[in-house]
Amino acid sequence: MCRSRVPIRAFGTRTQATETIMAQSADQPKTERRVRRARGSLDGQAILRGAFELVESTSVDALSMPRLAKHLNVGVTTIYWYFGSKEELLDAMTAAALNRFYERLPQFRGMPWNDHVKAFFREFRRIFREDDVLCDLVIMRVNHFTPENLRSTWDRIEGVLETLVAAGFSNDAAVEAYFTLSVYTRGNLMIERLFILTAERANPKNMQTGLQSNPGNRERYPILADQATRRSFSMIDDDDFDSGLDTLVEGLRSQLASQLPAPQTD
Amino acid sequence: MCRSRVPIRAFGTRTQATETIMAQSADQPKTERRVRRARGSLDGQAILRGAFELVESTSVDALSMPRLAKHLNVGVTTIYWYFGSKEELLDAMTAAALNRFYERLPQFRGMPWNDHVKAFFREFRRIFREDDVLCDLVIMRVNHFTPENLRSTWDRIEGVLETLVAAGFSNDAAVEAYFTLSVYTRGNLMIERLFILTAERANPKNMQTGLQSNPGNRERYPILADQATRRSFSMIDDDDFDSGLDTLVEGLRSQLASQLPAPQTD
DNA sequence: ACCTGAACACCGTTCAAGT
DNA sequence: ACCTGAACACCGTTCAAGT
Repeated sequence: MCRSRVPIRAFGTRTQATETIMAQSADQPKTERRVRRARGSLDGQAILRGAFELVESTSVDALSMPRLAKHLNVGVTTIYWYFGSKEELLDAMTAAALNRFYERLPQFRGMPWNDHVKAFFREFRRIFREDDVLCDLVIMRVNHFTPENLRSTWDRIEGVLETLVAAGFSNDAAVEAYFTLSVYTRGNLMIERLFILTAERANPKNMQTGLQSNPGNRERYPILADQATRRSFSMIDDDDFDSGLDTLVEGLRSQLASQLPAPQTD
Repeated sequence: MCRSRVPIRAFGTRTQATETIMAQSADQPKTERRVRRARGSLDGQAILRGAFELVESTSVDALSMPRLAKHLNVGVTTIYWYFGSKEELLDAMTAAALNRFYERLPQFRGMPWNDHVKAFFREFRRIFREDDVLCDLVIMRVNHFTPENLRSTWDRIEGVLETLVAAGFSNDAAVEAYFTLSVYTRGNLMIERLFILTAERANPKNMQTGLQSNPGNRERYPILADQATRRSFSMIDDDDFDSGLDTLVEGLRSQLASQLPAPQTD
């Protein structure tokens, strides 16, 4: 399947001679079809930077190797010297995006466990909703973490777990709680993002017919129709997310209370 | 963008003369490149059936118009007479898949609200986990419902809502509860499915390095490392799902209790 | 009214070669 | 050691035509 006879340069290694060679070939005339790129004038970082530029001005879906090559003004094949496949390029982009995400995610300290957890996942969601590229790379692809990604991720998770355990949750309950909240939050993000992406693709004639359009629906679906007037059908706005988050945290609080019959006073 | 000068036959309409024409052209020799298909020997249903056959023996990802044409032994272009685009074909498949799903989803009646809700979403998840095609079409695509789909969906939702409202939830609280549970369940399914799909695509050298591999991790992540030995990192097995479901239902129970200070006795 | 092959503009990837 | 264009096998979609 993946017989890669193509030599792939390890992403981290750098050519030291880059600058001198670049100086040699500066200001060449662009009369010909394309000026041959100077050796070392490109590296994995530059490709990655170009890929992010391209993707930010269009979308992750629109990323293709020919388009990226054109954007970078290199031959398509050149990219394959640095990244063995498009998948590998996307993996590298995802790793970078995850780092960017953790830079934006604040540390939460000195808060009660329930506020900590709510603030963490609200902020988690906010960042990805604000940046489609981050969302498409990190949330919509279940990435294979690099060792660095793993450490960042574990650091953040352990931070939340500490608060939960300090509040009285067992190690087991704390881990379960974290992942339940994580699945809920990522589920919310994925559903909203997919909804937007398919809406862009679809032709507008397939309009979603609302519950209110047919008067018979008021009798057939009394509860749903009652609510349909005041909320979106997809149920993924901020209030809906918060409501679910509150329910989850309330469940955790109740489970904690029944687990600790005698309240701690220290 | 979508200038469709191609005539698209409405999917529901049928040609009555189908059978007689098929009889005419039966048993033609297959000497030539391809025997020209008899008029009316194909319809939207047959294409849809063929598409499901193909997809069930491979995967939804592997569906392409040329492949489907070959499978049906027709020219590629023929499919476009019945479906304006691949997207439209997938929409029709999704609608059929959703019906199939509702046929398999049992009705839950005469149960306490918490058992009802748990049984509903456990069964919901079980069906999609058992059938990848259903999952890829219904869960991984946020489909634009047909009117029939909408009715089936609303029927099922209203069924759950009735139980919740009968138990004392307000209309508003019932709808919030339903969608929170739905987002959690679909999130769980999407994460697991994406995980499997990307694992198939990736080359095996990117093995997930576990927490246990590095002994230093025991000190750095005491809580996480303690749990890592006894559970999967992705946290999406049956026990994890049930645990989150219990937490959600416990949160709902607690919210209901504080909303109804005086317990009902009837 | 239905079905056809040839063709178009794209895609990811590889080859055999230039410097 | 790096960068190149040409080519391959695919894809979704359209054209101009057959019957």
